[in-house]
Amino acid sequence: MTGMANTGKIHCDWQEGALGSPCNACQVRGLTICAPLTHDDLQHMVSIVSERSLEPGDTLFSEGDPADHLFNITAGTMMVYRLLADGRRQVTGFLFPGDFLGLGSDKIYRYSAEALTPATLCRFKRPALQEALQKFPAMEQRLFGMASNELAAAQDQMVLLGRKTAQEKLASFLLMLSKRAERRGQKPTPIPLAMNRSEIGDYLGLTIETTSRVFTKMKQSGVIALLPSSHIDIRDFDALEEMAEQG
Amino acid sequence: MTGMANTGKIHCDWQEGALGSPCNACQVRGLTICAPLTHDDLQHMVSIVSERSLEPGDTLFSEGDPADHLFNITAGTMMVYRLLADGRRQVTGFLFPGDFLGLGSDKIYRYSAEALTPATLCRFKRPALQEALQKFPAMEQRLFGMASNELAAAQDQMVLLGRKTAQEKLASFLLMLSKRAERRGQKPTPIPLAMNRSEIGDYLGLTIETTSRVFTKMKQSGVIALLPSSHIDIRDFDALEEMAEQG
DNA sequence: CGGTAACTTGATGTTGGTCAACCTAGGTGG
DNA sequence: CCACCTAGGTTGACCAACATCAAGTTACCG
Repeated sequence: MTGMANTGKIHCDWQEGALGSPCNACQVRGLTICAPLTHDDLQHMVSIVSERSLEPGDTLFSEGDPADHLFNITAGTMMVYRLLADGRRQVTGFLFPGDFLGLGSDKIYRYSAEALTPATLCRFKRPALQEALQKFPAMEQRLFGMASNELAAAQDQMVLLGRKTAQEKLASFLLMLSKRAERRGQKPTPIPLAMNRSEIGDYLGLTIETTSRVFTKMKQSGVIALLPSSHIDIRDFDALEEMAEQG
Repeated sequence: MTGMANTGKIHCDWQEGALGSPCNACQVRGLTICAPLTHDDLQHMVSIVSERSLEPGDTLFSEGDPADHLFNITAGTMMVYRLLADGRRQVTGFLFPGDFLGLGSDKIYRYSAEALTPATLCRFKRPALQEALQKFPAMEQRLFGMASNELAAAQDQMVLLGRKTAQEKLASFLLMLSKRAERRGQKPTPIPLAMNRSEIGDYLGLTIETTSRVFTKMKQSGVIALLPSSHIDIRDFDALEEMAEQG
């Protein structure tokens, strides 16, 4: 369910890179496709990039839109999802700073992308990026590596969706968030939860109620604690890993 | 469930390409990463490839093995899967001639690969292929395109696993097989089913019994017919598409 | 200090899982 | 060539996990 009306105020505020675009000052470059670029290479990127900010709930693009652009997230949390004809939703991923957005699309986007928090992203026109990839083989390799990681993550998610119980799903999810936060240089706990129960449920193949009940049970067993403003504190990593029943 | 003992007779019969390797005569080149190569380029591929045949049930590699090689399937059907600690299995894909095998692996394979039918494949050492990809940018682009498709397919599968009913799952599965057969130049029906109920169930996140029941119901409703030697005849594509409830 | 959206909790329902028996087809050996 | 054996498949009875439906409750925000 949870079709989730898109109020999408598209106050188009793309900024040409040339203006103030500070690729050199980019705080998350080490996480993005730009990681392997030299100072000089970056000048070229500045010339083909534009920036955008999104507010929570803003839709970046929708399933079926022409896929003219590719993105790199520089701040905030995004969600990508697909809808069935009757409105059932499957969230196929949550994206964080550094993550690349737009892979797996051909002429049109095959999924929708929406901001969960205030977010900023770098936008590249497809042909311009293609050209840059030719120019900078290291960036191409970097992107290929990121695509490979995404493929591996997708397989993990298939195992989760197809074969794990509700409790195993939520445990795996929380550990994944924690590990990804760590990879971005943050602490593994507490985890700021940018997504609500409905979005988590639609990611894990559960209903909102089941998701809530499993949270409650984990809280009661002392494995996690729910802190104010949607932060989750992992109190017992070992127990959580046990619960996740990783392959 | 269905741990599926690997009897794996590994009668190591890799053949160096130089010997008889007929890349020029390759029947499925148009489907593989070699599709965009010229006659001359192929000579280089011949020098880095080796071939292998597998019998049904043979394991090509297992989760955790060092990922030294990448593969392109030239004949037969392969299955890739992951296991949870307690033996639950998730089949993450079925692979057919032309399909590339080994993406999403880093130092070690993150899944196991097994032949469902007699199969043959081309094997490339990772560094040699890497080098060839540099040499032939068209092949690199081709591979990137294949990886993108795989990512899109993985997202489809997440929708299926997370949000579809048993009937919708099986309908989607049969249509997928039919479309892929067609893309390989075969007829869309009847479909030769290389996989058994257990493997289908583990792909769709169902048990063998549920899978069988849904087959029976579809047969009774006249949408499909079960032909001898595990062939499925799709009698009503429209009804099947209706059942699949595509997004 | 309301008002609302998100979340939680409880009662009940349904889909698909589990357990168990049985059937069928293909392969083997007598 | 046929009887048997076995793996795969089907079917039935029952069960459990999760979904659904329906109230509450909490927390954030103007």
